[in-house]
Amino acid sequence: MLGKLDGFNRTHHCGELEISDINKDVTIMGWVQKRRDHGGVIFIDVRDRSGFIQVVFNPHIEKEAFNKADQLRSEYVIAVKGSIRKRPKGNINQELATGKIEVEGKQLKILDKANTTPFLIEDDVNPGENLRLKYRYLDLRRPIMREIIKLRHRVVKITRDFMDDSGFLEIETPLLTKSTPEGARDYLVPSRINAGHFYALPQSPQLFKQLLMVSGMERYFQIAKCFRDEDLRANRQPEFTQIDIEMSFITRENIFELTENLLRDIFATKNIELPKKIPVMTYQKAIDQYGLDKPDLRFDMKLKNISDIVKDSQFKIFSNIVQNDGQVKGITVKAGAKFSRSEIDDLEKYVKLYEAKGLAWIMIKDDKIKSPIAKFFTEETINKIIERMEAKNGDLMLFVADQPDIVATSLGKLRVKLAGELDLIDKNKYEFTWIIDFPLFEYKKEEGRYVAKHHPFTAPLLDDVDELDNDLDKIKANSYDIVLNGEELGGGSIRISNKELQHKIFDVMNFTEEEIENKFGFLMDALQYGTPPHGGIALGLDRMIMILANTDSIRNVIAFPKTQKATSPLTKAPSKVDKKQLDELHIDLVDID
RNA sequence: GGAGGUGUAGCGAAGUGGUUGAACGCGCCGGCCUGUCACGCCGGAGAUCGCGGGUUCAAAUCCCGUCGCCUCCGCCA
Repeated sequence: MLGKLDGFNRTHHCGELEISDINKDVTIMGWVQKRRDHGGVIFIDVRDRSGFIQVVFNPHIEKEAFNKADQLRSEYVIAVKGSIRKRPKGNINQELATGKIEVEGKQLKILDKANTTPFLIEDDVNPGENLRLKYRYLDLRRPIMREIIKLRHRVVKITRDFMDDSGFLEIETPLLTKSTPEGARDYLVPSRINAGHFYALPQSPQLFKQLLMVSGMERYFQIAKCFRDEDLRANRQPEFTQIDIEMSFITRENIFELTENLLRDIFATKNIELPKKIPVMTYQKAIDQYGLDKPDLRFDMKLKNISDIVKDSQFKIFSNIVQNDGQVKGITVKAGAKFSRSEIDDLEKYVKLYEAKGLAWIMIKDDKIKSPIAKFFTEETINKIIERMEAKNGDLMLFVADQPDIVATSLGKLRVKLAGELDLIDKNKYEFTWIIDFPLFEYKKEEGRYVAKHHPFTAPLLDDVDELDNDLDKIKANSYDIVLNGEELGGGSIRISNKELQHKIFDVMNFTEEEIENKFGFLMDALQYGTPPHGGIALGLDRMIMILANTDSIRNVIAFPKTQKATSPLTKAPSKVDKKQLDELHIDLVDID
């Protein structure tokens, strides 16, 4: 009768039983976490989604159940009838949530047997990630993974409740849609019915949510799957989830307020409090002081510009770079004078990853200057540098001289790396900030044209459209990112709600009339029929869960993630398909080795 | 496309040319055990050392190639 529940009706979940349930008759169901067989008495930890509880089988209580318990092995699925009782004195386990009580097992039913699992179903095992992904259904049995999945559910539920309370409609948008020319590489889906034509999976529901504003839906949100065919990282998967929001008749500040209130509810799940108002920082300030547009504000070590001090120095590397539109900036590592030469060499290797050509350094050790470059500077210059860098005895100053973007990125990344290694980051701190006033465009050398830094539907911050005929580098966008502890949680913008302006933006990005029509004709059409001012934001759900769950891999917060090569060890996707399928899709494969 | 790391029983992991018939821990199998909860005790099974070449009297160990996984650069409006 394997697998039949006859006579057994689950009454309680294992982890929810407590002292007040003593003397109750209960029926629990779950997996055998552990069998401890003492010959005369057998202990079974039974685990379900809620946690686990110890069941005792004693031959003097129920001989038959005891005998059956002898057959149990790890991960067998069982149903147990019994009664809750207090554990005998001296046998209380304070470590466990259910450690004061136990189930006296009276009837046992084996619902399914299990092979020995490839790894133990425990939190403190460390199987290779490939194995975990291949047997993901077992990996998810581990409490640590189960709790992340539950956390993710709670966050989504909080979001839906909050958005509903705030007057938003949850509206689904197509997954089979049109390839967009800007942005990431699209995942394409061939059309059987339309030979040679392709759908694309959405990189985001961007245009649909704007069209919904034109539709008069006023407030839209969606827990939206997004797809980007780019290389993977520890925090990047080809398919990921955004909390996607769009509102009409609002300003940037309305979106800030709404987002902050939503985040306040979400972060409360982990007892993390948001400030009354999240501070705002300009993009320029973030780059100047932190080098990155997602500054980690939990520690100081700001970037300092010494270009003016070294501009006319004898150190040609510095002075030449400054005189050729470059700059020299540095960070001061408190107590960094303990760094060895080879450790500094490693730091130099690190900044070189970001195209810096070198890492200059000045150390103040035992009140003496130690530095390979000090000989090029007068004492006065050195003192000015020390003053600017706010360095003290025992500190280490590190400098990069290069074009401003390279200086910013390399020092910005170095700052974060050093803070981590020197343990400067208070793990209990949560520093939120809005970043505003991004550039509207950035110049792409490879393409020889300007592209939108956020996306091409972002409204510029300008008084006059004619400014778009001037210096494009200077134009700011009405866009914003929300940053937490150096991670970008999300970003959005006020959108263009005017056809002429939208057209002008496409123009300056070098789109031809024909391209505009082909790629965005439907948007341009829609903008002619009465478009409300609107804007929105998208929050990265996966990254938010990573922070809340305190894990450093996005794969840990997705039930069935993919490997770095975008494959699934579980399903073996992607895979080859039959010739017949390809024929129907009008697809010929070119030779691939 | 590139750089680095890694791959040894089911899992974790030691071993960098020959006393290693490849350690150790967990798990697994058998036996004993009435209060364990990292149960304990006794016994046992289990390894193409990722794969393919090569060097050598001798390779897990050195060399070349290749594959998987991880981290990073590029890429990610």
